[in-house]
Amino acid sequence: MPGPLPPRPLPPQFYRRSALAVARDLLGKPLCCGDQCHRITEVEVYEGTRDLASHAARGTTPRNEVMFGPPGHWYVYLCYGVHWLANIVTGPRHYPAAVLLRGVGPWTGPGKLTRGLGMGPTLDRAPVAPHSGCYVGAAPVLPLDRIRRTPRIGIDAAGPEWAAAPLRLVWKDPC
DNA sequence: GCAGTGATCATA
DNA sequence: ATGATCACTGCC
Repeated sequence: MPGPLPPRPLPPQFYRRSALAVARDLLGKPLCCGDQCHRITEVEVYEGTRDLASHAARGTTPRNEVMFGPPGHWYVYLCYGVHWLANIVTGPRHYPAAVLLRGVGPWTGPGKLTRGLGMGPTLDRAPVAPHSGCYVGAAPVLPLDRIRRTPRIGIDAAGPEWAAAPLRLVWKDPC
């Protein structure tokens, strides 16, 4: 007896938009890693070189170079020497922007979800596509009134303006 | 409330 | 080569 069909992957052009638009539309969609699929419940926006909380704020480095590349690729880095954090690059090539995954399915917290789904450094720079092992599947866009916006977490050092910007998006009532 | 943890990057 | 800096988590 065959299981349910895996979700159809989002097309690459889905990610070629502002990080805010991509973030909004990622909420509620299934993240599929291996044979597991869970809904995305919480994300954060990192937009351009002006955003002082973004790794891209001081130009390219070996680590963040993928943010300046084409959209629809994974940016996975080690945080505090312990946790792998997973982002999806957005916007046009040469414009550094990304969406950080903060909650997926039963996992609340960017380090917990990568551990739970087995996402690690081998995913860094890979396309967000089934052959990479982790991709996002198609699903209806959530109504705007199901999305709460708050300041981002853990970026107090980035300056008051960017620390206060409501760039964290949470699905209010995942079912 | 805060220590642990280690890659990364700027400075030299 | 060295030291400050973290897009966090779990235990105090």
